[in-house]
Amino acid sequence: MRIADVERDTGIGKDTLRVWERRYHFPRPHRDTLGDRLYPSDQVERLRVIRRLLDKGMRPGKVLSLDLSQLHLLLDSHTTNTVDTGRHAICLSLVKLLRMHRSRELKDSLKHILDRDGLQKFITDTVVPMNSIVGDYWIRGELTIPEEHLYTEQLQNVIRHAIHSQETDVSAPRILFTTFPDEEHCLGILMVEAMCVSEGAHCTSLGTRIPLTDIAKYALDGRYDVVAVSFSAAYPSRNAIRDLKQFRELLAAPIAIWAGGAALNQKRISLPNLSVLTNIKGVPDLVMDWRNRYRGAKSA
Amino acid sequence: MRIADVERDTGIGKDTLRVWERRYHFPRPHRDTLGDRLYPSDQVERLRVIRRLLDKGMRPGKVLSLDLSQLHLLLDSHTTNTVDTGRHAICLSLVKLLRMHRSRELKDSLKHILDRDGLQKFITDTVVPMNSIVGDYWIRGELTIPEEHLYTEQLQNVIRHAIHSQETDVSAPRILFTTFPDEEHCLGILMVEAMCVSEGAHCTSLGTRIPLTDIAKYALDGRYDVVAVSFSAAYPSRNAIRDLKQFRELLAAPIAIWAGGAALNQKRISLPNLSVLTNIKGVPDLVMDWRNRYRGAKSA
DNA sequence: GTCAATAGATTGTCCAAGACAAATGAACAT
DNA sequence: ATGTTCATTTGTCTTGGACAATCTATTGAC
Repeated sequence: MRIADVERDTGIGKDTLRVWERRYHFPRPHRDTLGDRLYPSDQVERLRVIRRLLDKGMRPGKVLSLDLSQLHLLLDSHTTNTVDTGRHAICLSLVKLLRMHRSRELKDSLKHILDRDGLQKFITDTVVPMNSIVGDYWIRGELTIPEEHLYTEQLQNVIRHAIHSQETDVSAPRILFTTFPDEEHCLGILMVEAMCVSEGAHCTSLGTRIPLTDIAKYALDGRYDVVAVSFSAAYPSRNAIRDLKQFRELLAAPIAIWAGGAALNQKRISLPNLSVLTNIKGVPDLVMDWRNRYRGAKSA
Repeated sequence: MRIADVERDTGIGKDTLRVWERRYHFPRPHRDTLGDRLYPSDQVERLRVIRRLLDKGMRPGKVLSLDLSQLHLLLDSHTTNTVDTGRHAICLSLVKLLRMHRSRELKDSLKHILDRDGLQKFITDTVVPMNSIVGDYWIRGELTIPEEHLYTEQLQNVIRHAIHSQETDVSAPRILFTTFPDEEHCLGILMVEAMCVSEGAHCTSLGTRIPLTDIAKYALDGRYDVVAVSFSAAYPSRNAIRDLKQFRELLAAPIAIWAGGAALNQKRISLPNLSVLTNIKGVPDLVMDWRNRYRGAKSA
């Protein structure tokens, strides 16, 4: 594997890979006849695990010297200890379907639960715990790339289907959903959109990776009331805060910003007209708050 | 703008940006107090246009010396000259909605056309021409990033909704949809999936950017009959051919490969059990062919 | 003991200039 | 038209050095 492939697969930049080699003597790629680095697959695997630990907040100096078994020991200590409720059992069985590649049954089960619970309950009680289970497996390397992607795809299908079927309500806020340029995960923002659509909000999604200036301009032009953005666990929280600050300066003050996602958990950021969501269950309240505050203002 | 931001926004690598500066004296970024490059926004804009021309097959030596007006002249000559049929007029009006940011009306119109025409006709007669119109605007820089993303999002919603509602048929092939690691556009493969679902095929999508070995392993484990991959215009066709060759060696011979997309137009690749699609209308025939060939074999 | 400031170590990103293979285009021969 | 050869173009990789931003540990004041 060439250095560019490793960069793509692990998300670790070429410069970083080279400087790690110089400083920590890992990775130690072979060389081809030209002196170019060739990474064997076991080192790439180890790099993938390291990447996940760094996302969890570990420091390179600590983890780069560890071998694979020590890394896995560390991973175990970082697994979320979820309580084993009845709900949790259902989610586990869904993840089991995923790992057995039974895509049809998985899809049908998701569909069934959605129909039974309704969109909001489906998100909060099924998707959220399932996400954390999948996240744990993923961190521990017990999920392959196709499995992880299949999960995302299936959920996208179900959620987009549901969003598409909802009706909107004129007295509700106009909300713009998107992510910042370094965030490529779409599931988080899709979940928030689903919650808001259920509240009757007028929702528009731009998908992922939009430059800050473009978001601001679009929100202003479209007279949106709120811009909602999400940050996955892979987004370094210091960057999230920096980017939110910059965005708040770019975006006209009366437009609210709603921010959420794993990168912001237990973070408190005080910026004008910014709400940080620590739990997706808080979304309906936010919409309700908005309604109470602006009902008169908008009809006037 | 720092060099890393330019890389993200234009898709041109840091090394390439530096070597262009050395060789062609463009771009010519300012420097901060440390000597780091700072790209002004007009140069980034010019780079974006250049990138699109390179995707169309132009060579750097030719285009890097041109100024913005000359670049636009070149772009005009690369616009597809579509005939102005009645169908085309409808697509134009949809794109107009997109450019006016009327997301609600756009969504409703798409929904309406889909309901009227059915999924296959919707794809071939509306989505395909709309794609080429959007592509033209995009190439010429007359579409902003949010507009382009909104387009993708809305279509995804509509198409995923439709795919989700279809039933499958046991006598049809099991098809796996995905893209190679360097291809991040999902609309193409989604369109193919839509065509196949309409034919009753058992479809599973892994989304974009899956390593070749993972695709091969997943397809084998799941006993898929076909792996379908798509290549957008941004995928250099030489790479597409190279990657397809490598993939054909990785994937067990009895599993067919269906490949398509702008990068393969007018290319002929002969590999065992590989079909290159030049037009999405050919998809139903492929499924039909498969049925005729394997009907007996599978039930036996 | 708790908190804040300071000093020191860690870490990612950028720079420069050179090198080379793979792809391309042009000139030529079949 | 089609294939072959040769020069040019072009992207990607190399090394080693540099520095700001962040994190950590120590010190000192309360």
